[in-house]
Amino acid sequence: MTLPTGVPEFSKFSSGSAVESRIEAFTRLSADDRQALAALGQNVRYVDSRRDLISEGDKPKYVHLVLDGWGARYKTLPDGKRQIVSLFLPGDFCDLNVYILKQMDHSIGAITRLKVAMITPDEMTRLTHDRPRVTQALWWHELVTTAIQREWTLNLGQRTAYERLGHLLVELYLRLRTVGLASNGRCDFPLTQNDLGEATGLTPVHVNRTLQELRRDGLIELGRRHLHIQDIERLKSVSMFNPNYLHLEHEGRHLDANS
Amino acid sequence: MTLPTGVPEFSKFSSGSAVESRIEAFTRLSADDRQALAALGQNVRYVDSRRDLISEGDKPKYVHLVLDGWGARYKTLPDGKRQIVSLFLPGDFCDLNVYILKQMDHSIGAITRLKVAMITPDEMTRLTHDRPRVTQALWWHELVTTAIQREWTLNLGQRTAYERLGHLLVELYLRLRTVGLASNGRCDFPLTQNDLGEATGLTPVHVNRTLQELRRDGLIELGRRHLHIQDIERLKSVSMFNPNYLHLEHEGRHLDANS
DNA sequence: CGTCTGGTTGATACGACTCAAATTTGGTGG
DNA sequence: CCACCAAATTTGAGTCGTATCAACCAGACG
Repeated sequence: MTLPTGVPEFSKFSSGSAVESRIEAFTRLSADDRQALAALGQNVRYVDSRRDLISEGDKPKYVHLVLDGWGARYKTLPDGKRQIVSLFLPGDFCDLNVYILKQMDHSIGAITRLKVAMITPDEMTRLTHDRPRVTQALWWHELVTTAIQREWTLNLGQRTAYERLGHLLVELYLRLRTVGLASNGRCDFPLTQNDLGEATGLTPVHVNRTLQELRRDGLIELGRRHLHIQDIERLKSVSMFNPNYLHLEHEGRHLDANS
Repeated sequence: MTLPTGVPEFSKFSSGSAVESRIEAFTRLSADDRQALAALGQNVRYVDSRRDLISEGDKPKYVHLVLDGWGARYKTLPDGKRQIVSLFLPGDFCDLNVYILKQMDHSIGAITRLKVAMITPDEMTRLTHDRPRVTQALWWHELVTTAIQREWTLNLGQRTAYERLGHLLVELYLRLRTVGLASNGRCDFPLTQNDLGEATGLTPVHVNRTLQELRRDGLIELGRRHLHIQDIERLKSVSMFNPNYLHLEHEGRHLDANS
């Protein structure tokens, strides 16, 4: 079986090589490395939109790798409040080695229909043993993922609604761009205003009003599952976006934050 | 040089074995494992209270291990706002493998005077090569750290000021207890109300008022750098504290959340 | 004993929430 | 192609939690 090339459901962007793109944001891969990565796509699973891939309390058995679609990690409080704590885009791995833990402390749900590879502990062991460059890249991925989590903490703790939403949109755009799913300020954008609220700690009503402000200020167009960032430099500026936490400055690639 | 046993500055609790305690929360160690851990204490550094151990923009060269004292990871916004994104207690490692990254995207500062071990990439490589049990424990530590980061995201996004502070106090108490620095609801507590504000995304004034509420409700005593949780079960309950994210249920240890 | 840091109090302002309803969009089947 | 329905978005009015600003106080320290 070769690297999956599934056709995205509502996109003109190809995500067939998202995994490679993601890893190559950090390092160049050899043919063998690519081979090893492709081999991870053996055990594929599909999850329908708005269904869970894995739920809080479950025993994690695999490392997951998103081949296509968007997912969300979320936690639920006894009083019913939900917080999306992170978003998964094509090419994203869930935590390496999760299977060490006895049970999941959160759930992972599908925003769109999801195509994920399930990687066994054995496969992970083999990979880290045989392919040091890929292993280093996975480490980089892991460090970036936790850096994003920290930035979200900052986002929720210190930014206003306006800044928070602007920041999130820029982050998602840049992340999509590194896997070839965005360009020219445009990308598919399947999150509802309710999702945005759960990710930013705002009510859907307030998300709505704040998005209108961002539109009114000529920063974005957002609707019909599509985002257009009209002036990314200004959006970065008003949301105090500093791309350093994405650690994209490796191997001289992705140095240009524009376009 | 043996495992450091430094005497804490204002504590009756010993933190000499915090590192072992932390690791043994996950797994039992062999004599060789202990030896290997102790050997990490070769390169020790002290950082005065309120000074930085490492700053945003620096090139990370070492993995840090907190031997004594409290530290904080924080991020600063261009408008001057600060957010503490995580706290380091004795026995905590900073991110394994950080030195892969080109530069720090945040700073680490000392709350109290800090005693830290600086672990070189070589040492890390040797450790993970020679001591698989320790390596697994470090992985567990890494996964727990990011789980805590997610819980903070939830905390900031969905809990009220009252719940947020209560939750943070319970978390810190439990974390201190697993390294032998807390018992009977009591622990040293060097955070100022300003620190608490920066960790919870609240203003110091509101922290002050909210702490008064927690006191008034008979949940805590807090002052003179000392915390006493009077009714931990009730505090857990009102702050919707679910200890699952600390993943302490290994090897049958630390099952009892009381005392 | 004065200085400084951290803690406390009061008055006022505002950002975000709540609740409720209307409107638009997208998908489905007749 | 249109009628229908559910989901998502939008609007309005009123409230509340937390921020802001400005003092004041207490204990630690030199």
